[in-house]
Amino acid sequence: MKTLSYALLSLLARQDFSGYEIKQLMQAPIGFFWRARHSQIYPELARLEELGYVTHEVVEQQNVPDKKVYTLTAAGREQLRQWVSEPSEAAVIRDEFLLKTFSLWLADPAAAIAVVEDQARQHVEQLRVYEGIKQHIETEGAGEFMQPSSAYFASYITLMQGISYEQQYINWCRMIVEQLEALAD
Amino acid sequence: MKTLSYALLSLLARQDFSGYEIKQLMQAPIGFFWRARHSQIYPELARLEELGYVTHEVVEQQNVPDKKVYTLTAAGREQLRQWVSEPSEAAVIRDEFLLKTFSLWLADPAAAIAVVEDQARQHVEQLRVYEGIKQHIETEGAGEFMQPSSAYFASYITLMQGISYEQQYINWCRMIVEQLEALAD
DNA sequence: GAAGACATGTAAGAGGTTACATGATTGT
DNA sequence: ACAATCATGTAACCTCTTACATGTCTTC
Repeated sequence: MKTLSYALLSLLARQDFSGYEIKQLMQAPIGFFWRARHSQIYPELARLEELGYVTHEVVEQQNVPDKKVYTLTAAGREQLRQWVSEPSEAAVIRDEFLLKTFSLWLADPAAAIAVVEDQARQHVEQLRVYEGIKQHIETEGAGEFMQPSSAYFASYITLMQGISYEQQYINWCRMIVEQLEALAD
Repeated sequence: MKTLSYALLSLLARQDFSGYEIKQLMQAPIGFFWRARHSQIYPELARLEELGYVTHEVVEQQNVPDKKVYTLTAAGREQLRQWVSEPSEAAVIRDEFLLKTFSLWLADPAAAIAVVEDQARQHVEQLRVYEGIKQHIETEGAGEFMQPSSAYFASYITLMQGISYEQQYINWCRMIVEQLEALAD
């Protein structure tokens, strides 16, 4: 089973979704640490159904096309639970911008400052998005997000990593800009 | 030009290397933010040579096979310099472990603590490796690593992101373990 | 009338990993 | 004897992205 499968199961463990809804979730909330396009999602849902980890039923709608709503089976839930309990290898970072900072000595100082500030700006934006979701979880999952058996807890700690990561990245960018400004004179 | 090409050029901008040496560097120093196998590296070096960004000469050796040592051309250096000066889209994180924490509410507390502690351990190890390289740069590039036009400077700031990232990751893991231990009772 | 959301699919292509392939030397 | 290092390459496979494909309804 590939990682994408577990991404889909992890959403369906929370509630039923159509392929289209999952596609949207894979862009934003989950998409922050695992993205996928609809061209990957639709075939993968069909495959998970063949394996018996999900089932679907067609829901008819008015004015919009019918949709297939997928439900996690007991087998799917168990498969996900087991995968979560197994250790993972630490992820290898794959960040094009870090490759650029590795060659930043070749750029002229003004250009260097510009690209670093641009990157910082993007991470500030992302941080704001996370902060918004944090507010949402703290409100909606009020009494639950502190209980380890609640999905809100899991969403919350995952989100905290996003926030913490972005803050760290922004601080690092600012440190570089400071050094470039101080040392370029 | 794909990102891998720039990874190779960024190494050759520092000094000449054979394909085999680049392969090793792509595992460790650069490999921390952009990895590649030799099956990608050898054809890509050939392609860069066709494009005129690198040249190679065969160096004969005793007891070990001959090697092709690659050198960056002026055109290659200019191509790299321009790429560095262009803004990049913020990288999308792709971390299987974050996907697991997103479903951590399904695992029993003991298993949850175990997987998080295992992940923390791996990041502590990685941090130690980075700290070692940091010492190395501070010694070898003593007077240079503070100058933006020096390759040591670029190596240093990139490495600082690695260190900062690992520290942040470890703190986050420890926070989760604390919460799981406190709340599981 | 055009653009965009809803909804699901397939096909082609790029990028990346694993495996296949060869061969000498050095260390256990 | 066996594994590991040095050294370079190709082939098969998997994953992921981009593009092709279709059709209705609502909003500008």
